[in-house]
Amino acid sequence: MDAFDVFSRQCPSRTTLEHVTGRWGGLTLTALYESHENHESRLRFNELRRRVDGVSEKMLSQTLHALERDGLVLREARPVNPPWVDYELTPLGRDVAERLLGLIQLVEGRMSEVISARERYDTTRGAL
Amino acid sequence: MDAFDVFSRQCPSRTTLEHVTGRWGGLTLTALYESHENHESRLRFNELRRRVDGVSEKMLSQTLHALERDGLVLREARPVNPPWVDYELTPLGRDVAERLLGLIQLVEGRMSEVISARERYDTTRGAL
DNA sequence: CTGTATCCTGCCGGATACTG
DNA sequence: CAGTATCCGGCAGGATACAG
Repeated sequence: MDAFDVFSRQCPSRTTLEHVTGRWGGLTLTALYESHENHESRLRFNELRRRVDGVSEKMLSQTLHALERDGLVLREARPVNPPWVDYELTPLGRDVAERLLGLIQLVEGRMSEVISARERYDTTRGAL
Repeated sequence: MDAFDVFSRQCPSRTTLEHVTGRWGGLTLTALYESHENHESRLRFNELRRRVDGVSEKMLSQTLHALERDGLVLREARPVNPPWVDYELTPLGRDVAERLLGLIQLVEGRMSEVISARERYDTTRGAL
Protein backbone atom coordinates (compact mmCIF):
# COMPACT_ATOMS: atom_id res chain seq x y z
CA MET A 1 0.00 0.00 0.00
CA ASP A 2 1.64 3.20 -1.14
CA ALA A 3 0.31 6.73 -1.06
CA PHE A 4 -1.48 6.25 -4.37
CA ASP A 5 -3.43 3.19 -3.35
CA VAL A 6 -7.08 3.61 -4.34
CA PHE A 7 -8.29 1.96 -1.19
CA SER A 8 -7.22 4.80 1.05
CA ARG A 9 -9.86 7.44 1.27
CA GLN A 10 -7.73 10.38 0.34
CA CYS A 11 -5.40 9.43 -2.42
CA PRO A 12 -4.87 11.32 -5.67
CA SER A 13 -5.42 8.27 -7.84
CA ARG A 14 -8.98 7.95 -6.62
CA THR A 15 -9.90 11.29 -8.11
CA THR A 16 -8.24 10.51 -11.42
CA LEU A 17 -9.97 7.17 -11.49
CA GLU A 18 -13.23 8.95 -10.90
CA HIS A 19 -12.56 11.23 -13.85
CA VAL A 20 -11.77 8.23 -16.00
CA THR A 21 -14.64 6.02 -14.93
CA GLY A 22 -17.14 8.76 -14.24
CA ARG A 23 -20.43 9.05 -16.01
CA TRP A 24 -18.97 10.89 -19.01
CA GLY A 25 -15.22 10.48 -18.66
CA GLY A 26 -15.14 6.93 -19.92
CA LEU A 27 -17.32 7.61 -22.91
CA THR A 28 -15.31 10.67 -23.82
CA LEU A 29 -12.01 8.82 -23.61
CA THR A 30 -13.23 5.90 -25.69
CA ALA A 31 -14.76 8.20 -28.29
CA LEU A 32 -11.42 9.94 -28.69
CA TYR A 33 -9.62 6.62 -28.75
CA GLU A 34 -11.78 5.10 -31.44
CA SER A 35 -11.52 8.19 -33.56
CA HIS A 36 -7.76 7.88 -33.38
CA GLU A 37 -7.87 4.16 -34.15
CA ASN A 38 -9.96 4.82 -37.24
CA HIS A 39 -7.37 7.32 -38.45
CA GLU A 40 -9.97 10.05 -38.37
CA SER A 41 -8.90 13.56 -37.66
CA ARG A 42 -9.00 14.78 -34.12
CA LEU A 43 -12.44 15.56 -32.80
CA ARG A 44 -13.95 18.97 -32.37
CA PHE A 45 -16.20 19.86 -29.48
CA ASN A 46 -19.51 19.28 -31.19
CA GLU A 47 -18.36 16.17 -33.00
CA LEU A 48 -17.47 14.77 -29.62
CA ARG A 49 -20.77 15.87 -28.23
CA ARG A 50 -22.63 14.01 -30.94
CA ARG A 51 -20.66 10.82 -30.30
CA VAL A 52 -21.17 10.84 -26.58
CA ASP A 53 -24.90 10.43 -26.72
CA GLY A 54 -26.72 12.36 -24.05
CA VAL A 55 -23.95 14.54 -22.70
CA SER A 56 -24.73 18.21 -22.16
CA GLU A 57 -22.42 21.01 -23.21
CA LYS A 58 -21.67 21.78 -19.62
CA MET A 59 -20.73 18.25 -18.67
CA LEU A 60 -18.64 17.65 -21.76
CA SER A 61 -16.76 20.84 -21.09
CA GLN A 62 -16.22 19.93 -17.46
CA THR A 63 -15.16 16.41 -18.36
CA LEU A 64 -12.68 17.58 -20.95
CA HIS A 65 -11.12 20.04 -18.55
CA ALA A 66 -10.66 17.38 -15.90
CA LEU A 67 -9.11 14.97 -18.39
CA GLU A 68 -6.90 17.66 -19.84
CA ARG A 69 -5.72 18.63 -16.38
CA ASP A 70 -4.88 15.03 -15.60
CA GLY A 71 -2.77 14.84 -18.74
CA LEU A 72 -5.03 12.39 -20.58
CA VAL A 73 -6.38 14.73 -23.22
CA LEU A 74 -4.70 17.34 -25.35
CA ARG A 75 -6.67 20.42 -26.33
CA GLU A 76 -5.57 22.40 -29.32
CA ALA A 77 -7.23 25.71 -30.15
CA ARG A 78 -6.59 27.39 -33.47
CA PRO A 79 -7.06 31.14 -33.27
CA VAL A 80 -9.40 31.48 -36.22
CA ASN A 81 -12.92 32.66 -36.71
CA PRO A 82 -15.16 30.79 -36.26
CA PRO A 83 -13.28 29.10 -33.40
CA TRP A 84 -11.73 25.77 -34.19
CA VAL A 85 -10.73 23.56 -31.29
CA ASP A 86 -9.93 19.90 -31.37
CA TYR A 87 -9.12 17.23 -28.89
CA GLU A 88 -7.01 14.13 -28.90
CA LEU A 89 -5.60 11.69 -26.40
CA THR A 90 -2.11 11.95 -25.00
CA PRO A 91 -0.01 8.76 -24.96
CA LEU A 92 -1.02 8.29 -21.33
CA GLY A 93 -4.64 8.88 -22.28
CA ARG A 94 -4.38 6.23 -24.96
CA ASP A 95 -2.99 3.69 -22.50
CA VAL A 96 -5.79 4.44 -20.08
CA ALA A 97 -8.39 4.25 -22.84
CA GLU A 98 -7.11 0.85 -23.91
CA ARG A 99 -7.61 -0.61 -20.46
CA LEU A 100 -10.97 1.03 -20.22
CA LEU A 101 -12.01 -0.37 -23.58
CA GLY A 102 -10.94 -3.80 -22.44
CA LEU A 103 -13.33 -3.50 -19.56
CA ILE A 104 -16.17 -2.11 -21.65
CA GLN A 105 -15.83 -4.76 -24.31
CA LEU A 106 -15.79 -7.51 -21.73
CA VAL A 107 -19.01 -6.23 -20.20
CA GLU A 108 -20.65 -5.72 -23.58
CA GLY A 109 -19.61 -9.15 -24.71
CA ARG A 110 -21.11 -10.85 -21.71
CA MET A 111 -24.28 -8.87 -21.27
CA SER A 112 -26.32 -11.97 -22.00
CA GLU A 113 -24.92 -13.49 -18.80
CA VAL A 114 -25.72 -10.33 -16.91
CA ILE A 115 -29.25 -10.21 -18.22
CA SER A 116 -30.04 -13.78 -17.35
CA ALA A 117 -28.51 -13.25 -13.91
CA ARG A 118 -30.84 -10.31 -13.43
CA GLU A 119 -33.85 -12.34 -14.44
CA ARG A 120 -32.90 -15.06 -12.01
CA TYR A 121 -32.39 -12.52 -9.25
CA ASP A 122 -35.65 -10.73 -9.91
CA THR A 123 -37.80 -13.84 -10.02
CA THR A 124 -36.33 -15.46 -6.91
CA ARG A 125 -36.44 -12.20 -4.98
CA GLY A 126 -39.91 -11.40 -6.23
CA ALA A 127 -41.10 -14.80 -5.06
CA LEU A 128 -40.11 -14.16 -1.46
CA MET B 1 -22.99 -0.95 -33.06
CA ASP B 2 -25.24 -3.54 -31.54
CA ALA B 3 -27.92 -3.12 -28.92
CA PHE B 4 -25.38 -3.33 -26.11
CA ASP B 5 -23.14 -0.57 -27.34
CA VAL B 6 -22.30 1.79 -24.49
CA PHE B 7 -22.49 4.81 -26.72
CA SER B 8 -26.23 4.59 -27.17
CA ARG B 9 -28.03 6.32 -24.41
CA GLN B 10 -30.29 3.50 -23.40
CA CYS B 11 -28.40 0.29 -23.45
CA PRO B 12 -28.24 -2.29 -20.66
CA SER B 13 -24.45 -2.40 -20.61
CA ARG B 14 -24.25 1.23 -19.59
CA THR B 15 -26.01 0.50 -16.32
CA THR B 16 -23.81 -2.50 -15.59
CA LEU B 17 -20.77 -0.45 -16.39
CA GLU B 18 -22.00 2.18 -13.99
CA HIS B 19 -22.33 -0.42 -11.28
CA VAL B 20 -18.82 -1.65 -11.96
CA THR B 21 -17.13 1.70 -12.25
CA GLY B 22 -19.32 3.56 -9.82
CA ARG B 23 -18.05 5.24 -6.72
CA TRP B 24 -18.10 2.05 -4.63
CA GLY B 25 -18.60 -0.73 -7.17
CA GLY B 26 -15.03 -0.79 -8.33
CA LEU B 27 -13.55 -0.76 -4.87
CA THR B 28 -15.91 -3.50 -3.75
CA LEU B 29 -15.08 -5.71 -6.71
CA THR B 30 -11.35 -5.28 -6.31
CA ALA B 31 -11.52 -5.88 -2.56
CA LEU B 32 -13.29 -9.18 -3.21
CA TYR B 33 -10.87 -10.03 -5.97
CA GLU B 34 -7.77 -9.43 -3.89
CA SER B 35 -9.16 -11.39 -1.01
CA HIS B 36 -9.66 -14.31 -3.39
CA GLU B 37 -6.18 -13.92 -4.84
CA ASN B 38 -4.67 -14.01 -1.37
CA HIS B 39 -6.46 -17.27 -0.69
CA GLU B 40 -8.32 -15.66 2.17
CA SER B 41 -11.77 -16.85 2.99
CA ARG B 42 -14.70 -15.07 1.47
CA LEU B 43 -15.49 -11.71 2.98
CA ARG B 44 -18.24 -10.90 5.41
CA PHE B 45 -20.18 -7.68 5.29
CA ASN B 46 -18.22 -5.78 7.91
CA GLU B 47 -14.86 -7.09 6.73
CA LEU B 48 -15.71 -5.72 3.33
CA ARG B 49 -16.81 -2.47 4.87
CA ARG B 50 -13.48 -2.06 6.61
CA ARG B 51 -11.55 -2.68 3.41
CA VAL B 52 -13.53 -0.25 1.32
CA ASP B 53 -12.46 2.79 3.23
CA GLY B 54 -15.22 5.36 3.62
CA VAL B 55 -18.21 3.38 2.43
CA SER B 56 -21.37 3.59 4.51
CA GLU B 57 -23.48 0.58 5.41
CA LYS B 58 -26.20 1.80 3.15
CA MET B 59 -24.01 2.24 0.11
CA LEU B 60 -22.18 -1.05 0.58
CA SER B 61 -25.48 -2.84 0.86
CA GLN B 62 -26.82 -1.13 -2.23
CA THR B 63 -23.63 -1.77 -4.16
CA LEU B 64 -23.60 -5.44 -3.26
CA HIS B 65 -27.20 -5.86 -4.30
CA ALA B 66 -26.55 -4.28 -7.68
CA LEU B 67 -23.48 -6.43 -8.27
CA GLU B 68 -25.27 -9.56 -7.13
CA ARG B 69 -28.17 -8.83 -9.43
CA ASP B 70 -25.80 -8.38 -12.35
CA GLY B 71 -24.27 -11.78 -11.63
CA LEU B 72 -20.88 -10.46 -10.56
CA VAL B 73 -21.10 -11.24 -6.87
CA LEU B 74 -22.34 -14.29 -5.04
CA ARG B 75 -24.00 -13.80 -1.68
CA GLU B 76 -24.17 -16.73 0.67
CA ALA B 77 -26.13 -16.49 3.90
CA ARG B 78 -25.79 -19.18 6.55
CA PRO B 79 -28.89 -19.45 8.69
CA VAL B 80 -27.15 -19.22 12.05
CA ASN B 81 -27.23 -16.85 14.96
CA PRO B 82 -25.57 -14.39 14.91
CA PRO B 83 -26.09 -14.05 11.17
CA TRP B 84 -23.18 -15.05 8.97
CA VAL B 85 -23.14 -13.85 5.41
CA ASP B 86 -20.26 -13.80 3.05
CA TYR B 87 -19.57 -12.57 -0.41
CA GLU B 88 -17.39 -13.70 -3.25
CA LEU B 89 -17.00 -13.01 -6.93
CA THR B 90 -18.57 -15.16 -9.60
CA PRO B 91 -16.35 -16.21 -12.51
CA LEU B 92 -17.78 -13.32 -14.51
CA GLY B 93 -17.12 -11.00 -11.60
CA ARG B 94 -13.52 -12.16 -11.47
CA ASP B 95 -13.04 -11.45 -15.18
CA VAL B 96 -14.50 -8.00 -14.75
CA ALA B 97 -12.39 -7.34 -11.68
CA GLU B 98 -9.24 -8.31 -13.56
CA ARG B 99 -9.84 -5.74 -16.25
CA LEU B 100 -10.74 -3.18 -13.66
CA LEU B 101 -7.58 -3.88 -11.73
CA GLY B 102 -5.58 -3.48 -14.89
CA LEU B 103 -7.01 -0.01 -15.24
CA ILE B 104 -6.50 0.89 -11.59
CA GLN B 105 -2.93 -0.30 -11.54
CA LEU B 106 -2.11 1.60 -14.69
CA VAL B 107 -3.45 4.82 -13.19
CA GLU B 108 -1.73 4.22 -9.86
CA GLY B 109 1.53 3.42 -11.58
CA ARG B 110 1.49 6.61 -13.57
CA MET B 111 0.18 9.07 -11.04
CA SER B 112 3.45 10.95 -11.13
CA GLU B 113 2.71 11.84 -14.76
CA VAL B 114 -0.78 12.89 -13.80
CA ILE B 115 0.44 15.03 -10.97
CA SER B 116 3.01 16.86 -13.01
CA ALA B 117 0.43 17.37 -15.75
CA ARG B 118 -1.85 18.94 -13.18
CA GLU B 119 0.87 21.25 -11.98
CA ARG B 120 1.60 22.33 -15.53
CA TYR B 121 -2.09 22.92 -16.18
CA ASP B 122 -2.64 24.87 -13.00
CA THR B 123 0.32 27.18 -13.44
CA THR B 124 -0.34 27.97 -17.10
CA ARG B 125 -4.05 28.45 -16.48
CA GLY B 126 -3.42 30.45 -13.36
CA ALA B 127 -1.13 32.73 -15.32
CA LEU B 128 -3.85 33.73 -17.77
C1' DC C 1 -18.55 27.29 -33.27
C1' DT C 2 -16.85 26.79 -28.64
C1' DG C 3 -17.69 27.35 -24.92
C1' DT C 4 -18.96 29.97 -19.93
C1' DA C 5 -22.68 31.65 -16.40
C1' DT C 6 -26.69 30.95 -13.98
C1' DC C 7 -30.44 28.78 -12.10
C1' DC C 8 -32.77 24.87 -10.38
C1' DT C 9 -34.03 20.09 -9.39
C1' DG C 10 -33.46 15.25 -8.45
C1' DC C 11 -31.16 11.99 -6.29
C1' DC C 12 -26.78 10.34 -4.39
C1' DG C 13 -25.24 9.21 -0.47
C1' DG C 14 -24.11 10.27 4.73
C1' DA C 15 -26.04 10.03 9.57
C1' DT C 16 -28.86 7.97 12.57
C1' DA C 17 -32.06 4.86 14.48
C1' DC C 18 -34.01 0.60 14.41
C1' DT C 19 -34.93 -4.78 13.43
C1' DG C 20 -34.20 -9.95 13.17
C1' DC D 1 -23.73 -9.33 12.96
C1' DA D 2 -26.13 -7.95 8.89
C1' DG D 3 -28.56 -5.36 7.38
C1' DT D 4 -33.23 -2.13 6.47
C1' DA D 5 -35.85 2.52 7.21
C1' DT D 6 -35.99 7.26 7.33
C1' DC D 7 -34.55 11.75 7.02
C1' DC D 8 -32.05 15.27 4.82
C1' DG D 9 -28.25 18.25 2.85
C1' DG D 10 -25.18 18.91 -0.95
C1' DC D 11 -24.04 18.69 -5.30
C1' DA D 12 -24.05 16.43 -9.85
C1' DG D 13 -25.84 17.63 -13.73
C1' DG D 14 -29.74 19.31 -17.06
C1' DA D 15 -31.89 23.55 -19.29
C1' DT D 16 -31.35 27.88 -20.74
C1' DA D 17 -29.25 32.13 -21.89
C1' DC D 18 -25.46 34.42 -23.24
C1' DA D 19 -20.46 35.74 -24.71
C1' DG D 20 -16.21 35.87 -27.72
